[in-house]
Amino acid sequence: MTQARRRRSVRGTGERLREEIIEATKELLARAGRAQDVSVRAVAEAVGVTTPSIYLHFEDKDALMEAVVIDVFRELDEEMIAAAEGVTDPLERLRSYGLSYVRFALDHPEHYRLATMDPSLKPKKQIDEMLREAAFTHLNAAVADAVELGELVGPDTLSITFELWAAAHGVAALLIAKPELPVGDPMAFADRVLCTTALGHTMAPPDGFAGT
Amino acid sequence: MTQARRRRSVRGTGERLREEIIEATKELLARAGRAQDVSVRAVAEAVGVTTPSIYLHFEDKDALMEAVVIDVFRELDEEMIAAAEGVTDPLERLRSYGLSYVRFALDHPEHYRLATMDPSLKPKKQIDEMLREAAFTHLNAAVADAVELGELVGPDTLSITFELWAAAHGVAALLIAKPELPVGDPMAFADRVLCTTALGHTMAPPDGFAGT
DNA sequence: GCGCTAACTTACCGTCGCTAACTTAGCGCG
DNA sequence: CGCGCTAAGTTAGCGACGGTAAGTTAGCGC
Repeated sequence: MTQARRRRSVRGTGERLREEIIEATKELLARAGRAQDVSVRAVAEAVGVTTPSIYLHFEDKDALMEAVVIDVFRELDEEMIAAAEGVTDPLERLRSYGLSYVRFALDHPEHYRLATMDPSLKPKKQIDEMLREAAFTHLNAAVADAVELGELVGPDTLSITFELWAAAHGVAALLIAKPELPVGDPMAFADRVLCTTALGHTMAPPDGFAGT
Repeated sequence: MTQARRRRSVRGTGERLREEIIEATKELLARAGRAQDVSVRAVAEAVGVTTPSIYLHFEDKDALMEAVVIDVFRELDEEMIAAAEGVTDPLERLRSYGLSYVRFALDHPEHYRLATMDPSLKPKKQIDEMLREAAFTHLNAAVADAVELGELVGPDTLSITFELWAAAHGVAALLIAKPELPVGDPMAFADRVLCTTALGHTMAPPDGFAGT
């Protein structure tokens, strides 16, 4: 009944199956909504293989999900780079980054949720390295450019980047968690929040306003 | 071995066990980190009862978690109200609300994550009603006060409230997901983001800045 | 053509969420 | 008082899950 219809990979090409497993997991995840509803058995069947074969490529289910997360971050980074391509003004670059970030989250809510909100992935360093070397680095670079041009002011570059990131993540997470919220057009809402946050950094705060 | 040590509740007091179950679930959740690692069997053992007894009070595990979420929101609301007690200036009220919101999230990360980021709770209306009738309503009222006094400006009150909520949620979610992030003191970071967002609403945006 | 091992499979374990069917304690009522 | 009714549990067990041990097979090296 559930016989594997897949032909055995030729000698050196075990990696091929690994990628197919990740892809199938992402697809099932998009349909199921949460990782716990994607069973290793279902993934195995989707790629035409028996369950234990999954464990030849991933230590356990969490490791499989971690691989999915890394793939999702790679995809997110690609889209952010594509969105900011040709945009030279630092503030406009930041806007492009932020909007494409939120759009990605809304387009792939289950993937974004797994990647940024799932507690499964606590002490996984790979992921943080991934983040630091990709999307985050680009964001931080754009902030640094804007600071250098005097378009943004703040205590230090990194702080501004974190704050912008928090704003973008807040919008994404809120819209994913409560899609029925009457915010009007989600992307317009995102734009307002991002611009408000950036606007708050185009001048020094009045004395006694922000916590010191 | 695993014999129930609990005495049967007297006739009308089945509700008592229900509350104990919720409390035990919250405790186990705080330790385990994620809902899928809290088994119904473990909850049952924690309250000194056999597994099927749980299902006398909750339709299934998701319903149990939903009850936990409602309890968490109730707790959050209590703390926010307590934090803003005696603060009369609308902007300072908002600040108190926001900071206590973030502090609650950081104090009970697993509870906050379940309540605001878990996909289990999609079509549950009770929760949204809960939110609308408690914390959110208070937040929105404070924003309305600030708008009326001219301390905040914006397209409409509700939009500002959503934006502030997104900012607070962004900070909370980011700090929970990446506690090792070098943001310095977390609450100071939260204060900066919240104040920046509010600051961005203390004046009308320059033409062509925010998306229209 | 033959051994070695990569790339699987079959068979199975303990645990999970959940249910059916039975038991028992205590209140209402004659 | 005692007896039936039902709330508040229990015991037993199903199917699906994550994961493992041990066997099988295909193809490259020699």
